[in-house]
Amino acid sequence: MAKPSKSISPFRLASLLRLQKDPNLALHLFLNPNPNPNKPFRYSLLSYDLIITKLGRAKMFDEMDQILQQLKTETRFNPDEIIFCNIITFYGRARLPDRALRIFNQIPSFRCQRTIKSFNTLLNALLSCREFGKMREVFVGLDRCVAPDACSYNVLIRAGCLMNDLGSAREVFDEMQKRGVRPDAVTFGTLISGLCAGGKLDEAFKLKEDMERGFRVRPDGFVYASLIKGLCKVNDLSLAFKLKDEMLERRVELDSAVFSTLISALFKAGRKGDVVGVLKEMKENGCKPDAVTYNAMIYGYCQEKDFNSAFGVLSEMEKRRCKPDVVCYNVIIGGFCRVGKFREATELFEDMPRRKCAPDVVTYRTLFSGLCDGMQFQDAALILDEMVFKDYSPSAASIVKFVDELCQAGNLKLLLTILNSLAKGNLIDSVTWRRVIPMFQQLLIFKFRHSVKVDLTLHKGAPKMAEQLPSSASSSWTESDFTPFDMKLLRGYGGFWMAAYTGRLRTAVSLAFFVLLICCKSPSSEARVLLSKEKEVPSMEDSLILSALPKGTTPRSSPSHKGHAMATINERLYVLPIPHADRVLSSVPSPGGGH
DNA sequence: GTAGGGTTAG
Repeated sequence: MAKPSKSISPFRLASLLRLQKDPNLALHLFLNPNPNPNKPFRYSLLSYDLIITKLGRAKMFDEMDQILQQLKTETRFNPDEIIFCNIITFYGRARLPDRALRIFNQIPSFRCQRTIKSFNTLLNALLSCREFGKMREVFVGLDRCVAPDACSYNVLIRAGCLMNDLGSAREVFDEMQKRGVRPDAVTFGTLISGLCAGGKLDEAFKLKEDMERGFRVRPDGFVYASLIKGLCKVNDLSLAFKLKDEMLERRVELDSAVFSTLISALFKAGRKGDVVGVLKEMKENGCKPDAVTYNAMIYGYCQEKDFNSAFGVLSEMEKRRCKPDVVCYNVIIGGFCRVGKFREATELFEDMPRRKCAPDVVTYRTLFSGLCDGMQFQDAALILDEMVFKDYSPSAASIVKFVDELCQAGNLKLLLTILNSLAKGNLIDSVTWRRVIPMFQQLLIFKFRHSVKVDLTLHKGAPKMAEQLPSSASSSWTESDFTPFDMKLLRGYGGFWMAAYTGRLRTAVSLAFFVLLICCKSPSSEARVLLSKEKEVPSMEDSLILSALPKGTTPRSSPSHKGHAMATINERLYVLPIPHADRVLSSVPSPGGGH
């Protein structure tokens, strides 16, 4: 007879959670710890910690929130601040600054005291999101309650470095000293790395001197690695190697970062023969090559088109139990693309899931721009659609190149396909629009006439504009294409009013082109598209139309612009209604009134 | 697991 299944202990749940790699299964385990749902389960804090970390790493934020709500009601223990620090970091990595701020503000409601640690974690998460303005706000707020520590300033210094504003990084450095906070090794490591990245090697070395002599802080591996990289960048390998020797002499712990930099530099200098020596020295110093080290070699071989050796390194990694990471595949895929081996590149890309490595945004960008460069348009279009679906965006340059090539080849069909893909991700900027507009002008004039013809019949006494247009459509759009009545209809108050009815236009894409066409042709005017109330506008079309706006334009919240999106074209502001019929109708211009 | 370095694309 089967025993009635027994409830597991809280301790057992924690160890099961620890072992479960799949976050979904872990969640299921957490939610169903015992067979009797009526019997409340006494979760341990450790179980909460484990499940939250797993869900956060997997970016399963809604599920994580659900667990947090449950944690809030537990009164048997008070969660540690570190749990919240982790959550804030997850949101930072996922570029969700508002959620990071929200959980930070909620910490006290979990019966947990906030300290400078969660403040700093929040600062750093906002930095990951490049929310410099919000960082300032948080820092000012922090300053009022708690004294910022070295870590707080270090995050600000890093922000300055990332903004390429070494001046402000220096200012923060001075400010922290004024406030009596001692700079530490991280402070100097951050500043020196920023200086090296900015090519200011002399200043970087001067700062290394200062940190030792003036501040009595010992340079660590981070400082050395930055300096060595800086030297390699200017091809001063002999000094780079001397610095490495200085580390050995001064017993600064040598790690794989330093060796990886040197190996990469040797390949770039055409001295791959010397790499063996470096690997030997690594071994002698008890330093194991990691993925970065191997990747530096793979990159070197790919640059030489020696794919056999590159794959040799790959199998060496597997033999040494060093799991090839996404960079490894990106490097090889990029190498294949550069030499026109598109089939090999695509095959490796498609093999990545089997090799248990998820392609990232760089993988897609590499393959996409590689295929574009190699004129593999059909395949590029497929990759593009897939990447947009994954919420990744290609580089602006490769979009422009792709569009240009398709225009030149007169491949309208594929052009429309990829514009649709791009529109799904709101990835069409004004540069792209300008490129494609000439392509579609002919088509547009036709569609425009068609729609206006029907449209104007709704107005009493409207002349049939389409019939008065020359039958061979001109490629440029001028006022002479319109009759006086049309002009009266089209002209607003110093603006350019246009009434078009979505129902008459075949696709939202052509409508979007149409709007942009008017904007570009009469940059001094305001373009407005009005949509009919009777016709339901499908949401896909809404998004297509909105995506036609140059990137970065967001609907304003002020009442006068409610329901409108702002667009800037040729440095002028245009107001375009968001096409939801009910809102739009109320904004039909009336003669004599308006804006 | 509060903060900094090293490999890839553009």
